[in-house]
Amino acid sequence: MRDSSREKNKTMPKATIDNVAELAGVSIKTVSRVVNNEPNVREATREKVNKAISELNYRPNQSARNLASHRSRLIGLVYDDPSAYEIPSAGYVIRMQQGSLQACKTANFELLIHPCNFNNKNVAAELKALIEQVRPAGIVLAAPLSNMPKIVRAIESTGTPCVRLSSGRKNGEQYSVATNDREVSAEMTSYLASLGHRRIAFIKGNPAHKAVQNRYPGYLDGLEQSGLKFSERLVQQGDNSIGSGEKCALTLLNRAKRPTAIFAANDDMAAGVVRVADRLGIDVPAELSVAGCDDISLAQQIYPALTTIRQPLSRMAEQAALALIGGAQKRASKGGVDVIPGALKIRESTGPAPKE
Amino acid sequence: MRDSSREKNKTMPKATIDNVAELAGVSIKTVSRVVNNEPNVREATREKVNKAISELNYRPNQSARNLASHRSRLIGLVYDDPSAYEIPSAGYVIRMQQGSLQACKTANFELLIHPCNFNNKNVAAELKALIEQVRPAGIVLAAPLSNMPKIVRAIESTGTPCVRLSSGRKNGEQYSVATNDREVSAEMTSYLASLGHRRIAFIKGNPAHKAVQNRYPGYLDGLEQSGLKFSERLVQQGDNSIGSGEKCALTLLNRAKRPTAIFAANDDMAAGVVRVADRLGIDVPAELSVAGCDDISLAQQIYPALTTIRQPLSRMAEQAALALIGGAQKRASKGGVDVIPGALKIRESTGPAPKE
DNA sequence: GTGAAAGCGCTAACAC
DNA sequence: GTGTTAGCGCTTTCAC
Repeated sequence: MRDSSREKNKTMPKATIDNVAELAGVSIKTVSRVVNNEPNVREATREKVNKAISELNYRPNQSARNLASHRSRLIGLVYDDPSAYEIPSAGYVIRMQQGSLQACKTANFELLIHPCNFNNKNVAAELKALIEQVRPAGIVLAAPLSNMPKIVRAIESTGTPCVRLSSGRKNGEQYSVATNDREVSAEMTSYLASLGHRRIAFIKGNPAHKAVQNRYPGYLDGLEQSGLKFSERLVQQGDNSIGSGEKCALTLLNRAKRPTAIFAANDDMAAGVVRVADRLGIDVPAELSVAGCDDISLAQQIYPALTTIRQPLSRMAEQAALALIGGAQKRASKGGVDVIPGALKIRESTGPAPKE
Repeated sequence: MRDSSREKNKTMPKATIDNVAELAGVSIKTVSRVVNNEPNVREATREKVNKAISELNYRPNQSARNLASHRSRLIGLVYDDPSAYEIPSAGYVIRMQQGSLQACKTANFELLIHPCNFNNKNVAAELKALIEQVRPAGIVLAAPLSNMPKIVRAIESTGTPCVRLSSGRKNGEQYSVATNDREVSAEMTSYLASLGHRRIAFIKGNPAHKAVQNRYPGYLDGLEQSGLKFSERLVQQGDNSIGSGEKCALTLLNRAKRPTAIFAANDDMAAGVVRVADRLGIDVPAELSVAGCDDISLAQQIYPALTTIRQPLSRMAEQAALALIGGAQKRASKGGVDVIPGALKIRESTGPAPKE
């Protein structure tokens, strides 16, 4: 037992606020003020306290803070469980996590992840239980859960702030973060038109997925903006799968007057289009331009690399978490939608329209 | 103000243990016993309490429990931050998360994710801070962090249980979960030999990545088990990147007596090999068999789909989290290594050796 | 089997 | 600016 034992912070019993107060010669309330960056502390006092804090290697006990303040430094990221279906959505999930983590990092919050199956009858109850037990400072709620009123209401009923990630707009009363899916889909369509394409086909996504819903109207907007006229024969209904993309492409490409560009509501279907074109001996992009949506990792991996629309998922999640953290600290923030624009990723699968 | 207000649990103030005790006509200690599944409660009492609990929709406040018991129902998953490099490791991370989540789910624990950059000087301090603030029940520590003594010691010093995910064995004193990388690499080599291959080349991975370290010895084991003799000319040093795989493949395949099979220490390098073979007009698998390691998503997406070794990452993480949860509940568990075997994934990139 | 009392380490409300 | 006094909602210890 050496008595410089304080230097060895190995097994030193954790310091409490009382120890710090004692060592600094102030009350615990003052220590609390310093730790929480509250005003009304003389600079000299603040320094004394800080010195004691670092000397004792003091770290506030979160559980105690939570209990006393009814708040925590935890953000919950709640999303639909992709593993229930397939792995490809990994990129999706990871990007949301990255954004949320980024926000947490700078604010010294931690991130809890809670995937859940949106088909499950008990999700609402499950989420309520999660919230009431963990009492996170806020919930970042991803699509499609963010579009389910029952879920949103369940979370609201706990009083825990919740920011929804949603691709549409007008999402109820609370603050939410969205992207401009429709506008950017129009932009993609106009881009294809600007390459000289006149017959631009569209493959619609699974109608059950709201995220995909705004892309078709965007396509229509784009046609209009480019002075192109709409033709029903250029629109096919897919279901978001590669297979459905193939099927639609087959229909579209076997016609006498086939489209010179195909814009699919997601990357998987676009990949299906590329695959069929390859099989049919139609060169992409020389004879056919193909564009997708989402910028999943597959988009870069296939040949030719897919022109697509990058969802700013990471930035959306970051924005959402930041709002929660800010709100948790300022106890404010309400209503409105922040729109974070998506971006066209022009790659190899699109090019000038072929000469007739 | 209706007085059946209890049924509407909408904005009902959260019930506390006192409310439950009162309604059940017992002391809070008894409620606590029931909630924690402790013995020494008469069945009738237990039922009374449970009835009160569900009637009041009572949920124990985790913060209060944590504070009083110095334990939490949170597991921390700590891994190297892939976003610092590139996205492909998404599959890796997701699988670890899935395993950990699986374990948490059944035990009603929640998962905290904390990626951190292992190059960062302050990781150790960062993790200590995380632990001391959040006080998770345990930490699942992924490679390569799990192989860094400094990190492991930092976590240990907090007294928080930690299970390491590691591809090697003999990993210090504490309990850890590993896979049989070496054995299964030998198995892959033997499998190639069983297809009639005599010149089986190996591309070594980045020596800095311990996870990849055991594969070369495994290759050697496999050669020996198959009665094949080792040749230095069949071994190349890569660095885990696709590019390095291409470079090594070029060297290997431009020789007069080229190998009929190439086994790469990871999938990216194997993908590089496939790419070069394609460029050189060498048919895979008719003229050249290619095998990788890890079963990243790319492995299934390239053509031909890659034969590889699937790391049981998800099951490893699940096992680790389960051990932590069990330990947290029984306050025990120490030492040893659990080995969860990897599995050969035979796909299209390997086939019978060509006739000479 | 059950209960009473004493904290866990902090923040909140208010006094000084 | 700073300190005092009460809790937050539970678990623990120990008495019964």
